[in-house]
Amino acid sequence: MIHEPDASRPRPSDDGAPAPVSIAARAMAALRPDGASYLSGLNPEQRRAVEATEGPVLVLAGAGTGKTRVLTTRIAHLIATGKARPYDILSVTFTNKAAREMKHRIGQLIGPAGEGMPWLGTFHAIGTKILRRHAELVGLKSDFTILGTDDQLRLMKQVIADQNIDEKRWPARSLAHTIDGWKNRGLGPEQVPPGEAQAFAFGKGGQLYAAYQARLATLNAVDFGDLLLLCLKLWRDNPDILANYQDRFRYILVDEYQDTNVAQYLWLRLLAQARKNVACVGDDDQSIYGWRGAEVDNILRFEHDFPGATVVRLERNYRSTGHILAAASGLIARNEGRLGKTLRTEDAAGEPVTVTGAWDSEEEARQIAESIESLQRKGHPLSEIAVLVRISAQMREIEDRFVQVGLPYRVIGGPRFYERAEIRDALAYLRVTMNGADDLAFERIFNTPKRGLGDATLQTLHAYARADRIPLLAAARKLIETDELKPRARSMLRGLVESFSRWTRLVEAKPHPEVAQTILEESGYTEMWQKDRSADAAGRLENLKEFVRSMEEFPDMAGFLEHVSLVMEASEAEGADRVSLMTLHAAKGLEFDTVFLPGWEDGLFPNQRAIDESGRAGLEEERRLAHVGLTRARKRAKLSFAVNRRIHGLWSSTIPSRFIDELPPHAVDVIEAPAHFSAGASRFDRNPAPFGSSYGTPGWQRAQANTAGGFGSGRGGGRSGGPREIEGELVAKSTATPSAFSGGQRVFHTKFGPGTVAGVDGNKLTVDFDKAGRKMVLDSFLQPG
DNA sequence: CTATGCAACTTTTTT
DNA sequence: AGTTGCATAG
Repeated sequence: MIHEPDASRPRPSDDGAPAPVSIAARAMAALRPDGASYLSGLNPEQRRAVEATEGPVLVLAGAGTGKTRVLTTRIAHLIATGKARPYDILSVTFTNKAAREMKHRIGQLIGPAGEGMPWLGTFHAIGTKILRRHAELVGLKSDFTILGTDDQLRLMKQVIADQNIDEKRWPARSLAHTIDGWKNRGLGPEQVPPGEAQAFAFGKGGQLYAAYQARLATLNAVDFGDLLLLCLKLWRDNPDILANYQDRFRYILVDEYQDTNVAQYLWLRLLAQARKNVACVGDDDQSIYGWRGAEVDNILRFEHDFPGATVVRLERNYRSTGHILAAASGLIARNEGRLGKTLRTEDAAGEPVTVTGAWDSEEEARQIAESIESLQRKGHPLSEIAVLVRISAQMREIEDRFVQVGLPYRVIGGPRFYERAEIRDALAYLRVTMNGADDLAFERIFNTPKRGLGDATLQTLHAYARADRIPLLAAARKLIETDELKPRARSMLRGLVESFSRWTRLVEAKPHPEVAQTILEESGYTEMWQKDRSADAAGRLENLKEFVRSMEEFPDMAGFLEHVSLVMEASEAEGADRVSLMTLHAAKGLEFDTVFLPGWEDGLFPNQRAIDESGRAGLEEERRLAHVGLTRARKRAKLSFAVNRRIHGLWSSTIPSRFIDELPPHAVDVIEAPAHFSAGASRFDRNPAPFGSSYGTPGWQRAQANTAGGFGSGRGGGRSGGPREIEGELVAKSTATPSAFSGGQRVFHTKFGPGTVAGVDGNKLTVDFDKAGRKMVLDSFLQPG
């Protein structure tokens, strides 16, 4: 989990450049600054980006143009030429994964010399490091705790309750969001514009923010946002310290610059101000995190902020075929407000991007599964196939289908390991053991597993703690000596308090994984899950095992806890050949031979909510998301849409995504799936407007001309012979056999329920459903009712 | 204090 | 639809 990414995982390799040379050659290169071999594999633009070491540099690196390679080579170059030693370079990324990948690749380039780069890491990891050194100056102790989202929320609830605000009208979640927003913009409680501070609960927003920060300080804790915000405060209040860091970081490199928020931007600008040796690498066309505070403006404004900046465009793509690139470029060209890049490749055009329609999302899932099986039969490894969805809700149906036909798959993303309840609980036990003053952790496991301690006991505890200004655990210790509690609660609480004392002593005596194991067993926590009959209990126990095992990689318990909140990740089963299933957001930075992109329907993708909330900016971000999706594919990109989809449990008709119409026709093949809406009366005839524009595209006309195509519906891939036969059979069936139903007849549809047949056209019926309204359905989905 | 049932809520996700 | 949080009854 905390070690290297496993080899089976799709490699986030961002470049298609030549393979690394031998170790010896690399070592030699590190010794010879001139004509260094690490430079020889670069194309001219890449080389320019690497060699422009002095002054501000902006590298606009399109998808698949060797972004990471430029970054790592640049670091190697700085070190090899003697311009900087590893610890002179500040190199920031957004994710731990990216940081790890960079470390790994620098190691490959220059050997162990690069391994000791102390200032390579995420914004938050580096922020933490800096804050621990100067904690007192921002009102903390250097062993401050970093709160995760759920602790943050619990604290927020307390703050809201303290102010006598109805938490139902003003949910903690929403306050957390508001405060996060301020922090993302680099605003401390005093800096929030007065107008905005009125935002929450009758103008109490600013007040609540201040109260929340005060609570954090009392707990000697920070949240993620503080890791950056407090650095800013530190530097602003202590110019000498800022000057020290400005001097220390001779060269600054930033990955994924398009994802920086205002706080990160200010953070960087403060550091870069003196030397101005700052190189930012990013792609405005891949900015997809605007909704969580990322400012595309940061990248668009770079030349303005750093006058005289060198701008290098990397446009030579080493990943995708011509057609895929053409589709992606054509699409993204519709966006305004971009710096403008045109990806090009020297590779062949390859297969056109395909667009397939399906009757409903279930059929879409079936088509994808069949298509994958067909690729599999041709020897295509499953690990090189990905299905990228817009929202995670789309995954369920696809998973269902995969399970049915026995396609091995894995979901990437989802709840992070350290966010899982059982891990948070286990961590809470350890936190209290190590630090009896960690009230949030104590409160979390106070009655987990159930030990008959409820709200009443907790309130009494809180009262005690507040009166004496002591932590909850200490308050509990006093409380059990009084007779304020009922005997039952008192003895349970005594048991818990004594356990913690025992466990704390154990830490000195035994290796930390063993201590953790003991705590989980003696507390009854393991037992709680063993008794649990629910489906995921086994998985949770498994996670707990993994949790204990992972501790071995740290020198001691304290070291483990220190890093865990920032760095912990889910462990993946290794080695297996599986299809990857994930959201488009999770796919950034990955690449696959074949990429399926289902759900290209207006409302879903582009997502209606994104448009409602952010208007044209929202639409453009959706378009960038589409661009990211397409550019994940090396050889094949397969788009699809469904004409009917269940949204929030209700079936609704959908229309193909406007993005489909925006694709350049010459790069796209439209594959008309089964005969549902190809011939005769279809719902499009009655309602042609939404889809109308597509009729004009050559691809669509081609599709109409040959009702041929892809992947039949029906069978779970049992039939051999490939798509064509299945499809032929289907077409024959659908045109030849007259329908067994007639007008007025009562029927039952598996999805729409009971209804009355209103019209018949071959095997296609118009049915007035009792609940779902008038729909056009295939008779094969109907039973006489 | 716990178990049960009902209501509300559903974009995307890192640290 | 499906979960998840909350209120009520036990």
